[in-house]
Amino acid sequence: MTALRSDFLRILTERGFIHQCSDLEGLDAKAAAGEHVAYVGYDCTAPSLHVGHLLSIMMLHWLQQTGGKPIALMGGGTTRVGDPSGKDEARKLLTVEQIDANKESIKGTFSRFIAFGEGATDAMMVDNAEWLTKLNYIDFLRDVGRHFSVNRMLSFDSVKLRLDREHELSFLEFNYMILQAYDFAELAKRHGCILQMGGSDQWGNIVNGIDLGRRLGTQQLYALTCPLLTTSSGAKMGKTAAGAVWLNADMLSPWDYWQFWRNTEDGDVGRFLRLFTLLPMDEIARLEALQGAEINEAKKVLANEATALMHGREAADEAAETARKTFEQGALAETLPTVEVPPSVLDAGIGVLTAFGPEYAKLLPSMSEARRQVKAGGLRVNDVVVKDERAVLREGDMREGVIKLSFGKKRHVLLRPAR
RNA sequence: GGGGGAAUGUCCCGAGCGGCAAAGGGGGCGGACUGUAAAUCCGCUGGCUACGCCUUCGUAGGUUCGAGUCCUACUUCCCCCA
Repeated sequence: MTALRSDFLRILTERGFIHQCSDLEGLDAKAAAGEHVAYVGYDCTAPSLHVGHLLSIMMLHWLQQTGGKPIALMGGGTTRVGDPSGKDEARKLLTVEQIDANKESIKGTFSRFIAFGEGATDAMMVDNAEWLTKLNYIDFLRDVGRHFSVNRMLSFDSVKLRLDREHELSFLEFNYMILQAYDFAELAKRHGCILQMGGSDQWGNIVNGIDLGRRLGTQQLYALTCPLLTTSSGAKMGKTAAGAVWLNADMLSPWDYWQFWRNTEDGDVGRFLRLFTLLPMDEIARLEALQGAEINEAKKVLANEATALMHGREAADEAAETARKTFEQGALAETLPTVEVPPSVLDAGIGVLTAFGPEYAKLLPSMSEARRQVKAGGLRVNDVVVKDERAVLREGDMREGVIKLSFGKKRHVLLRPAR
């Protein structure tokens, strides 16, 4: 392979974004000529995107930085169908209202990473509901459906997985790839979009779009996928104890987001710095070279940079400071997550289990779980291990106006009397 | 159309002579060791007004003192014959 000429592909390559490309050289030529309008599609299945989506968002970012025009496609239409890729069961159908609400909630994420506007390289956001909901079934079958071979569709992983595992695949879902392919062709026609990017699980869907484009007479289209995020120990990335690592601050606080990055495994630090921060490569190389416990410094940089990108520098600094006090000084950081309690409750005394449970601190999902954790020695009040599950917390337990509840080593909540 | 088999703890895989809150994994969580890492070892892994009570084995009934386990019907999936 010859050296890449475009900044776009060179950066993506050196930072580790590229998993597969339909025609690297062809795309390189287009990008070098500044003709790279590209899109990534996002389904509106939840009120927020999560770290898994971040990879493709970063690709849009670099695309714009290198003179390309990014398009964020909201799947207002396709979400009504449901993508079967990588799932062994059909997702519950969302109502149109839910989808719209999710879409609104997701939109804000992008402005952190790409600049929207009317200019040639300004990003734009479109919703495929715009064209998909207007399709006429018979016309669509004749114009688009005839280009799809069922024989071939059956060979795609997303479909094969279901068939092999003897799971149901509804006709509705079976159509998803056709709609996604149609999206690509449509964006090519409307906006001169020549490239679709996405996770490696989207490869089949994207390639279908390229084929359809060719048959419908668009210009040559390209596919570019990024690797699926896993940790170096092989686990699927993007889960914390609390669930998915959401990008919206109201779904996952900047503090928890910072902690997620801080807890990166050693073996992932360099890779994540390249993927999820904008730091220059030589700086990353320096951080990556740190050995042993020093690598914690690199993890802090990763957490700071990633959090600053998503939630702003201020939120990142605050999280870093809270972490420093809590973990390095063992001091009480007032900025830890806080739960307010009516003073009357404290006057009467509150059971430890209740305090930790779903009603207050929400550190544990049930009383039974809280009880178990007491037995396991996993709960602490003001850094003292809870030994008696019937212990009661009162005003007298407050230190500096709060009661510090800890679950395990890493999760802390401050109980503060409401005024 | 006929015959045979399967569905188990709402994370997954999977055992289960009629006494079962249900073996064993994986995953997850906690503890120890560390560096807020990995690996390793130990413990836990349905809920509650908790030495007891409640809800769980595809769905709905039935037999029985008692059913995941037996019977009937239904649903979905797989295999064989036509």
